[in-house]
Amino acid sequence: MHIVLHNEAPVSRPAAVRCAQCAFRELCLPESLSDGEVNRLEQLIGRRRRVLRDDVLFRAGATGGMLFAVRFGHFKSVQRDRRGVEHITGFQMAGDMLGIDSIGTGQHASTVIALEDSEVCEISYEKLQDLLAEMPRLMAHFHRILGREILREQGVMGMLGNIRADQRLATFLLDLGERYASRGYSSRSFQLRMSREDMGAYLGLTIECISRQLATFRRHGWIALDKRAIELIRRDALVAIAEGLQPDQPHDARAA
Amino acid sequence: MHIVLHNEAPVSRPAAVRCAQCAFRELCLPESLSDGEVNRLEQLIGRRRRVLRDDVLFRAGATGGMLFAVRFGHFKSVQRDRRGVEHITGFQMAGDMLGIDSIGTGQHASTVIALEDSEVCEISYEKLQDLLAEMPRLMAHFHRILGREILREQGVMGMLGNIRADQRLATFLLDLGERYASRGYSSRSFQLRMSREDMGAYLGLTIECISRQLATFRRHGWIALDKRAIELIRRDALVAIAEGLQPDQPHDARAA
DNA sequence: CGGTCCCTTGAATATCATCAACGTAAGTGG
DNA sequence: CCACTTACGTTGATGATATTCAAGGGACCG
Repeated sequence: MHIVLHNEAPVSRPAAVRCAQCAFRELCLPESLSDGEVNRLEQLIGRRRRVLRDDVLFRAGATGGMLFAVRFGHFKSVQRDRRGVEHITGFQMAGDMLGIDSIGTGQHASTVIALEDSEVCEISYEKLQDLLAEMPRLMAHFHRILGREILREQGVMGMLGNIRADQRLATFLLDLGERYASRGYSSRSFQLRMSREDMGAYLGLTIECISRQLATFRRHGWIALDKRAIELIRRDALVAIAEGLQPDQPHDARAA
Repeated sequence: MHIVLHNEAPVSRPAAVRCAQCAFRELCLPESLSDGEVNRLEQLIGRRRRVLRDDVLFRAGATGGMLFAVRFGHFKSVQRDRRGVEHITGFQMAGDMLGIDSIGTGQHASTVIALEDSEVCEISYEKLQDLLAEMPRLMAHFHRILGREILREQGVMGMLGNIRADQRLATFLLDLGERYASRGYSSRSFQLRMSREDMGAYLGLTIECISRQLATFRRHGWIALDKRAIELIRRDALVAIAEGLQPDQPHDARAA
């Protein structure tokens, strides 16, 4: 029962494929829905939407009400503070949900931009509500999605709170790996879909700092890096760094 | 229609008072519920629960499933990372909801501790679900609460991301003031219910840094401070600091 | 009175941001 | 194919900023 997927951008699937056959079904649908229930949900799902690299899926301040499930590709969610500095609140990949930040206010709080050519399913929150009322398991699942998002953000808050640049970066890389693993990709070797600048805007660091930390990781042999292709060679070391167990130098840096 | 409340800990209200008369109704209930609907919700609400200062309302890892609405008092939500460092994910006051971080997993993600003698209403998420399915407006309201929490955490992430200690602290103080204002208290003058250490654990700063920044704010006359009583004297200056418009010295610090 | 908790302040250090220069790869147009 | 440009990334030098370590003050309590 292993999902076999390629790490490269999947080829476009025929439009006739629907939720029941979708490779990401377990990510965006509750496992416990009957076929009939899945059918009803499918009728709510609007068109697929292709989003090209650097295109905006929706913009902060725009009227919300639409939810999106990522079918393939990668996105970043960007918020701009008062003085124009951009912060990235998250990176989304296949199976992740977009647009839930508009539920409270009816307006999107962040601008979502595709990091590569991508595709999403579109669903109206208003119509979804009716279905949630009829299908308790779907409602519970929807709440789990919202709860997961709250937990994810709490984790990011903890990461940004206190720790050094190397810890943030190690945490970020390990987290990315785990997310790929849960989608059937390799957790050890993958492409960084975002620029160094994006990583910095997410981790609260400058681009130079990101670059230096990556260089340090590579110098120690924790990772291999070629442009945006990364391999986590020594996960144990990254975990140790992430936990702050080591200042920076494990054995050679000062002795050299 | 102004809510008049004291900034000191309110006296205990008789147990017979229910949601319909609750001073915080508009915070925890949708405005649009009929009396009958409010009645049905009230029947779900379990006992009130008093929580004394420093007592634990619930602990990270404990089985979730219970939601809490703060009636009066203040709480902090604490998460402990791998190496034992505590991060505070939020401070909750009257009308705020606690326990929603257990919705996704069934387990609480944070430990919630009372900062002073407090009281909460208790409601079972499982029972609430049944009602949500029957009452669309209640469901929409519940989603708004979850959405607000997501937005709040995004704001904190932005704050922790990039900015200097003085900006974080100014943002924090202004936010506290706004929250009191929305509850009918003064936004200008209030008690800090948490220790300097707690503020640091929330803002990602050390206790010494908090102390120094507060001293700087006071030296410049932005705030008045006596132990935990604070007055925001020059809100405009704090806003400017929060937005990063000034490095630190407005007119006198270097000239002196 | 002695002790604890919370807070403040000072001095030294570590860490990250900033400024600046340079490198590399991809694309454009001749 | 070769300048030229642009976007992205790397590296070094310097300085700002927060942490760490250390000491002490003040309130509260037994």
